[in-house]
Amino acid sequence: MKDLKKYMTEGLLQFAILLSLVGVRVDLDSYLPPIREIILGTSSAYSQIPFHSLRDTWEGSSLHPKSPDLDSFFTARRLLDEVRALGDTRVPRTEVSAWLVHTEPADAADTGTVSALHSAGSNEEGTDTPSNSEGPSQPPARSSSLQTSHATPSQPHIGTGATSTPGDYTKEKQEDKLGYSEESYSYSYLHNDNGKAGLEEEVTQHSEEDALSNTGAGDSIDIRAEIDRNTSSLFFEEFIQLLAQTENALEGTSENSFQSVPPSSRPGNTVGELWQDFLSLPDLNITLEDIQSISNTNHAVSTPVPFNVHLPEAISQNISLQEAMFASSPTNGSSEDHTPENLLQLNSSAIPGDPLSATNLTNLFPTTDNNSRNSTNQDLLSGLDENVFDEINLMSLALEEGFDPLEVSQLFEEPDSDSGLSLNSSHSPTSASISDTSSITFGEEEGAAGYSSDSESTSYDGLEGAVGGSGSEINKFGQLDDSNNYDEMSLHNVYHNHTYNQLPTQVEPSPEHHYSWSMKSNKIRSPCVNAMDKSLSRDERRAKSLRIPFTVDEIVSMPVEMFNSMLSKHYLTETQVSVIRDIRRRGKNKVAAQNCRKRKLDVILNLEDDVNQLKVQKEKLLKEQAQCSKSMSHMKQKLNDLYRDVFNRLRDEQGRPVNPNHYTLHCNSDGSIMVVPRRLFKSEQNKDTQKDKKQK
DNA sequence: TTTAGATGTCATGAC
DNA sequence: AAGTCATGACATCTA
Repeated sequence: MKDLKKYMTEGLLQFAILLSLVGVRVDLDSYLPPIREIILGTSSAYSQIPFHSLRDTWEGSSLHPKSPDLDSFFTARRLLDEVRALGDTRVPRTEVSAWLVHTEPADAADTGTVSALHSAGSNEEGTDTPSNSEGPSQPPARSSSLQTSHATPSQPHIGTGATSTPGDYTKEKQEDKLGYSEESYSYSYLHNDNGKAGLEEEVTQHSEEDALSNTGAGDSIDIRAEIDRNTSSLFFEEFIQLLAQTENALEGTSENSFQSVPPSSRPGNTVGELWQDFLSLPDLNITLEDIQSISNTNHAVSTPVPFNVHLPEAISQNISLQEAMFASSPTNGSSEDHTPENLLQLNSSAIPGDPLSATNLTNLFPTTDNNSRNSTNQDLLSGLDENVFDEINLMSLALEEGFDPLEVSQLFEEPDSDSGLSLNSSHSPTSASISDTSSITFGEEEGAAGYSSDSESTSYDGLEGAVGGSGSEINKFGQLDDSNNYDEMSLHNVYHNHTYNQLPTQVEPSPEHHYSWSMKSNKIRSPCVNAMDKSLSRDERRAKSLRIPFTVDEIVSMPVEMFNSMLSKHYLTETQVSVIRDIRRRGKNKVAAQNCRKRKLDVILNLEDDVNQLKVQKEKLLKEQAQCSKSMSHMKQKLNDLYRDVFNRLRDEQGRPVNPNHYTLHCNSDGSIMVVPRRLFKSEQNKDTQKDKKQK
């Protein structure tokens, strides 16, 4: 595999070097796969190989969806296909196809835009010519000069080295000096890759002033380039806007080259026919009504002024490109499978305004997907699992009408599936999480040990997975195209991306593919997230998913009698009743827990308040104690002073001072005060204490 | 990356 | 006995 990639990459580099020697700028970044893929190779996880279609084949029947051998199996199969593809000449055919689309006769080189129509007509007529061509060496027989590189700058990548003379290149460079070269070459890269971001970038580069500032032939070329760019895209509104802009620009240049083009130089193509061809583009047929409605109101489109005559010419280039793709494809009757039924089957459940509706869903597909899907008819459809369409329909239903994802998952669950992986596991690495939808359990089925948070993520992700599943189904289309019609798919990839000399497997992981797919995923997932409001609780999501006709608040706050009568009146499944009871129980308990915590918090706050109050009281008591102690000491001091003063005044019988150490003052019960010797006082005190002890 | 707080949920006991 | 409440314990989420 690495050798193969190395071979192709080196070949591409050599080709780029060759072109650079000629003077053609080549942007290899758009053609080379990511470095990681070059180094590590394309993992089977990224390979767009349908698992469904392979499981039932002799090759894939033995492989379980979870089998680790699946990776090697896909890898081996892809390698085999790529080796087979080496012997195919589809890559040179691709070059020739693109070459014919954008080439013009030598006599029309001056008029520029006429060549586009001519090439378109030749492609519509000669259909098989590209596929029958032998490679880049063939085109010079048809075209003696390259069309101006501005309209289809991809030509230098293809045929300059083989056909254009230095004079041609000089001519290109001279015209580039008018202000086209860089933008045109960048457009070449963008146009080839058909990337949205590239288109936007290019649109910004090409402002209205550019279109107005250019004059003469430059106007025609630039305008045509504008139209061509936009018609090559999927954004018709931008196309209409640019159409009006270019019309305004043309009104200022009355004698532009467009008007000078004789109608006879457009062989067999009228405006109406070209419009029909344009409207028949697979990319645009979904919005056919829109286009027609717009075209009725858009003067620039409906009125047959000379400028409008050139609009289909520019369009015809892309038509021719598309037709060349179809024509070069080995299958026939592409229009048969391109019936509205097929697309209708895809979008039967689409609802206007829904991101997954018909238009958007179809727009999510790259052009090649549509082409390949349309052109592969029975082989593709036979290999396509019919459930794919049902899945998308049901998933859309689940999104729009709150369809039970459980039921959806059950519907999707294959009888032989042990984990529900059978449906989604083959789509992409993300299918592992998506497939969990089949294991959704509610209520009592959550298990005693399983915390509901697990089931929550399962349930909610289940819805997301449902949408992701649909997105994977979209991817599955590409995968089916890849496997059942691998050659065609590779061919269309080459056509669409203009990634010449590049294997399909190298084309697929290109940044544009990643980008487009990431955009698809975003487009798919975002409405899901919006639909399932993340603010909803788990029970609310459950109730919504099970289409329980009551709100969670009603279920929880409803009185018991009313609750029981409600359960009996409404026809509810056991699952619904179980979920409703769980919702009520959890809701009650939730409120109880909240109240409990609130009470606990209140208790804690009250205790804290008590502690604070006690602290304050303690401080107060301490202050009071200190005050008492202070007053007590003060009283003692006063008593001592009084005692000393009394003894200083006392005299015994001989008139001598009384010694305070031998006598003491004793206060009787009647208030009389006696001077008593301390010995007697102590003996009386001892007697009193002994009496008290005896009494006690 | 860690951590504390908030929240939901379950189990259990009491009413 | 069923329903509800209260609460501890645990898991998860979030800032």
